[in-house]
Amino acid sequence: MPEERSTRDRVLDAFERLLVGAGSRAATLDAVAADAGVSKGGLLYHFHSREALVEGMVERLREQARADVAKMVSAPQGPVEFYLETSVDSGSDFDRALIAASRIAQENDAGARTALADIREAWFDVLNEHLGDIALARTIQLIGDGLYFDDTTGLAHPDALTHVREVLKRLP
Amino acid sequence: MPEERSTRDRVLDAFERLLVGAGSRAATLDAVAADAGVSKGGLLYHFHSREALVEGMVERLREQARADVAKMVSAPQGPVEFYLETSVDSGSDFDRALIAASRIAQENDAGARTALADIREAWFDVLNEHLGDIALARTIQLIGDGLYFDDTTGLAHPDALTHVREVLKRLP
DNA sequence: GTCTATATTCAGATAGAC
DNA sequence: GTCTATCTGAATATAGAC
Repeated sequence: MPEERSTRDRVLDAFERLLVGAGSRAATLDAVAADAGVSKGGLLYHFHSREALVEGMVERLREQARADVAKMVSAPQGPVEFYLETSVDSGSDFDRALIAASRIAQENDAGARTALADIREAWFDVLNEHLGDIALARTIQLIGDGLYFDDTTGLAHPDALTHVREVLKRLP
Repeated sequence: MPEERSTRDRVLDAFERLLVGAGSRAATLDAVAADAGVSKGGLLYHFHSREALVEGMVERLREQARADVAKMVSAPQGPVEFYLETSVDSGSDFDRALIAASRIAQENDAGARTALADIREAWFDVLNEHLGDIALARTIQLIGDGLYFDDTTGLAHPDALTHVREVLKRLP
């Protein structure tokens, strides 16, 4: 049977949920604790400061990213389709962690920014190796970023992915 | 001779600079006032609350957007190239306003979110009318969003725009 | 229109009981 | 490991002098 989610993980989940849903200003220790169903004291036992909370989140994101890249490499539908599909918010834990980290990165946090840069580089390497075409790999990564940005800003268009597939098919 | 920038405008400029450079959490009334070279009391004379500051910013953004769309329609290099070029952070006032508004939109602010949706719709209409190709127009808009997202998250790649141009040239 | 001073509320963090 | 109580400083906002 699967283990109960630890308090530590539930706190990180809540932090990410608040970052994604309402932004960093709203992700206060009070709000995170309430959302995680723990007291502020309980939260601060696991993370001694807000900074530590961010660090814990980034660390967990790096682990999730390792698993994602592994799945991308051996995806049955191929890395490109796998990458595009997962750029449209799938609501997965990894997606949430990614969006949450980008919120923190926008605040000039070096840890979050470096982690995101590393993850993007890993994705690009897989795309580039599979396609053998730097320009196309980069363009596909940009399209993924666009899909992702639109989702996270509430600007997503329902047909976006279909349209992208159609345009990519036209390429020689 | 050009008029002096009003205090009101300098306050909005400072608010945007802080939102873009350090995020909403850092864009406190204190910080905005200091950056604008005015006292907090002086700031609050022009904007009675933080909310009013956001509203003022969004209102100004809409005006800037009207001018941008007009330029896009009649750009000598064509709307597509104009759109892609200006999706890479050009450091213009309009860019800054756009990025600042997206920071606020991420906090679930209806005003900022609606304004951005309206502006994106206007851009799409110009692309679609020019190209006569919904899928391609949408894909180009996504690429623009990707360029823009990368810039604003500090993840921009220097050759990105060159690579995109190269791929677009391959399309029939 | 802009300032200083101040009130109020809230976020981050500590101490210590259980 | 989790709680309550509490301290400190910061953020938003008001009042009133200039």
